[in-house]
Amino acid sequence: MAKALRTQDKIIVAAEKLFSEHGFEQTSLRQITSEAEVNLASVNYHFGSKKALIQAVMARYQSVFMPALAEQLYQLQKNPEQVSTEDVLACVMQPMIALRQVRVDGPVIYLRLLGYAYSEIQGHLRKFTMTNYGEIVHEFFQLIQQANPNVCPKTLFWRLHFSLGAMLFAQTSSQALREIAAADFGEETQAEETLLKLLPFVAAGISAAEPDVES
Amino acid sequence: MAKALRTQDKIIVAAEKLFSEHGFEQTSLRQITSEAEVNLASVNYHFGSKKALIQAVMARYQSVFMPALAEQLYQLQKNPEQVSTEDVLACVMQPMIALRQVRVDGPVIYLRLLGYAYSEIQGHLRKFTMTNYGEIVHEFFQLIQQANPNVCPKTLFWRLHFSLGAMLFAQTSSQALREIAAADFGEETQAEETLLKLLPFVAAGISAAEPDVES
DNA sequence: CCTTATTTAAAACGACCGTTTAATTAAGGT
DNA sequence: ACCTTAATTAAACGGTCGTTTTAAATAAGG
Repeated sequence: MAKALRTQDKIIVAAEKLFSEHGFEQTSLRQITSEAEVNLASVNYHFGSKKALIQAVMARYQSVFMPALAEQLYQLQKNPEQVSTEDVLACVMQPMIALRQVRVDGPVIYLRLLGYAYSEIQGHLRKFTMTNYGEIVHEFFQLIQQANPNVCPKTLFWRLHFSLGAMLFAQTSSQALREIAAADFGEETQAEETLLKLLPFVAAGISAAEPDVES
Repeated sequence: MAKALRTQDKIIVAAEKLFSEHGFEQTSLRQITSEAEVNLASVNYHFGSKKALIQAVMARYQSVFMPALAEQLYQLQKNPEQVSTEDVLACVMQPMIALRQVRVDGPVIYLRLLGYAYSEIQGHLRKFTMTNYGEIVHEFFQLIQQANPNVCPKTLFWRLHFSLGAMLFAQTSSQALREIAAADFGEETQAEETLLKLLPFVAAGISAAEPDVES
């Protein structure tokens, strides 16, 4: 028989699913506890508050993703002369796939959670990420700079956030967009295919030549 | 003396400000009517519902932006042999600036509203836009296809939405990002400069060569 | 077996939401 | 002046939210 999940785990599993589908603020504790088939009060008993539950959900993915990303960046830094933008971006793929060990659909869940986290609680997640994994983010940025020595750091800063926006937007509205795409082009697009389509777009945008400015 | 605004206009002005700052669902009618210094019930009296108020706010900008965009696209279509992706994208700049006639900070307001509209009520705004201005959107898409004959339409569909995500994300979190950028790079970045930085990024991403796929 | 601590269950709390009602005031036409 | 229509006001309604409280069930230990 399948292993019986403890109440905390049932809550986490249900919360991840509903948060990723409808966002944090649009998901009520009653929806979560109903989906998990546990009592409403058990969320506050086990996690203290809804906010703490959100952080617990996010931390579970970050604690897997970020160390995996650090390892990929470390491997890339071994021969730092010949790194391309695509190489650096590709470093996020394996950590994404590693999220399957958290949950079979972990990659999709995590990306959607990220999207909602950024669009809803804006600064909170960034602060959380930077205080816990700021070093890894810094390394990533340094490698991107190294791969694009002819683009000034300030421009790269903005282009990385443009890329983040493209990814998060595509994921949070991926279901609606995939439906539209299916209606317009007949064939269906898988969620993973969306990520694969994103990489060349982002790589080209980051490495684009800077327009001449009269100064 | 300044012209006295009617109740409807006071509601619209307050709603635009609060919607663009906190999103649609996070802004209550009580906040709006308090900011506008009108009675709570007047929203439902003049607009019928909160949903109708949201549509009225969006329609006010779309009715200025979309015809202006149509005019720009029409001008571009006069010599359709030599259109570049940058040319097509540049068509959105003048209509953006035209939004100053709606409100001095109209361009920023509209972009933020767009961002929240897409991330919150997802399908609703798209349906509204397509039924009213579907022809203009279609022309825009056709010109993008024309400028990129070697990229398949499905890929272009996704890349346009990636671009939309990059733009909307940059705008909704532009204030926080500009503060971070100022702290990291010393100099400040203006909101308009953000849009200018976006264009080459998006243009390069849209026109990027498609990776080879084994089929 | 009884006592104690832990976990679950159900109900209620206070707050805020969008909306509606009913009463009052202002405005416009004849 | 009057009457009719429009606009504004204050109050309340039904509903959902996160959280807390209260009581019951369960588990553990001597």
